[in-house]
Amino acid sequence: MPEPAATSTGRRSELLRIAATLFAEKGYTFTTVRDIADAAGILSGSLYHHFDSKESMIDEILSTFQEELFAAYDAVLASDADARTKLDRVVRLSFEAIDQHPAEVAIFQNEAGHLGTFERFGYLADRAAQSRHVWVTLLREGVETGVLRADLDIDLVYRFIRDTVWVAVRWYRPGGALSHRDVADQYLTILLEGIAHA
Amino acid sequence: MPEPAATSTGRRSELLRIAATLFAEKGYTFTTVRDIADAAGILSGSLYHHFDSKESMIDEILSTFQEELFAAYDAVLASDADARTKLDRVVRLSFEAIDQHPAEVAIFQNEAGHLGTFERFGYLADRAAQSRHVWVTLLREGVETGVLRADLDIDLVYRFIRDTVWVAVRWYRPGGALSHRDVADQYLTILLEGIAHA
DNA sequence: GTCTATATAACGATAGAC
DNA sequence: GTCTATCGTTATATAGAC
Repeated sequence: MPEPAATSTGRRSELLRIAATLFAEKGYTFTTVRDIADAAGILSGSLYHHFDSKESMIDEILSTFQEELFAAYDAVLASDADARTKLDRVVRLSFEAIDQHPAEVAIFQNEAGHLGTFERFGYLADRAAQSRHVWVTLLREGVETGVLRADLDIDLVYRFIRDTVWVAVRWYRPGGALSHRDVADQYLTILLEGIAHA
Repeated sequence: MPEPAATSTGRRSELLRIAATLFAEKGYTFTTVRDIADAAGILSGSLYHHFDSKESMIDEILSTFQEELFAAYDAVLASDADARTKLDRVVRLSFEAIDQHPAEVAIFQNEAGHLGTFERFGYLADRAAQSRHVWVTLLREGVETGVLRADLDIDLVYRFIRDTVWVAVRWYRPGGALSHRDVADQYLTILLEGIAHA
């Protein structure tokens, strides 16, 4: 019987880490429970001592990651910095998440689309709405306080920022030549000032 | 036996259109040959009169689309306009492709990653290199002629442009409130001038 | 906590009648 | 060009021994 996340989290989280790496590399559907068991050095049937199903594994991977991510978002939103500073922090926070949890971000990017069609993963849509609220609030505040230009469609800007930040997980490699801070620096420059010569 | 693309393209391309819509909506692996056959009003076995395999279907969908897209890219590159104008045209061309071939773009975005691991789809990597060449050439030319700022990493800018343009297929809806020209306008403004108040 | 063995279901694909 | 019928494979998941 699967343990509640309290006891023996060592083995449990190790198996989830292995599964997350495989889900990110090969995709959820192309990763079999045998693949996960092989990578863990056990047989496929033994996995069901720890988890109800393969679906439970990706569920726990995504919900755990999102809980952590949105707690960090909330902390930034709750701070009393100005809009541009908070926008800066949220962007940096996102690239930091890609750096520290690349598998989880990749899984979310690749699988959230169709997982969202199942009731069990309804929280993904809730989180998406929550994410939109974070960005749109900051963008509106920026326009109102005059630090951001007012002639752009806020919702369209939000989608561009969101997509461009998270899609970076496709090419960003932790420990590579570019740190997540380098990427955030360049991205914020492009986003705020543009690539045209002033 | 499957027909070479010469004769009776009516039925063949209709079946491919049906398959492309399903591949885009549900994902390639989540679309069964029975799904495709059902949508076409025939039985699954009958599909194999037209195509060797399910893989052949996505292969033909992707290769046909890319051939058309890159022919359009080449035409822009071959023109004698300045770098900024060509950059403008390539961006608009891409959003137009999303508008006119949303299923094909979505399939490429969602499936190219793992399909690329098979020999049969090696041309996807070739096209990716070709795409990079198009953008990087224009960006370099823009920096050299002084219309683009010189303090950014060209390769990083390329990836941001590429990703942000194509990922728009996730939310853009042909026939919706925003036309592909509206989206291109706003995107080019953000990309070139930034969202900060001047 | 892991292994052995297997149930059950769904999938891609095939052969031949019509 | 489509249908009938089904094969062979692979996947998730289960039951019980150890």
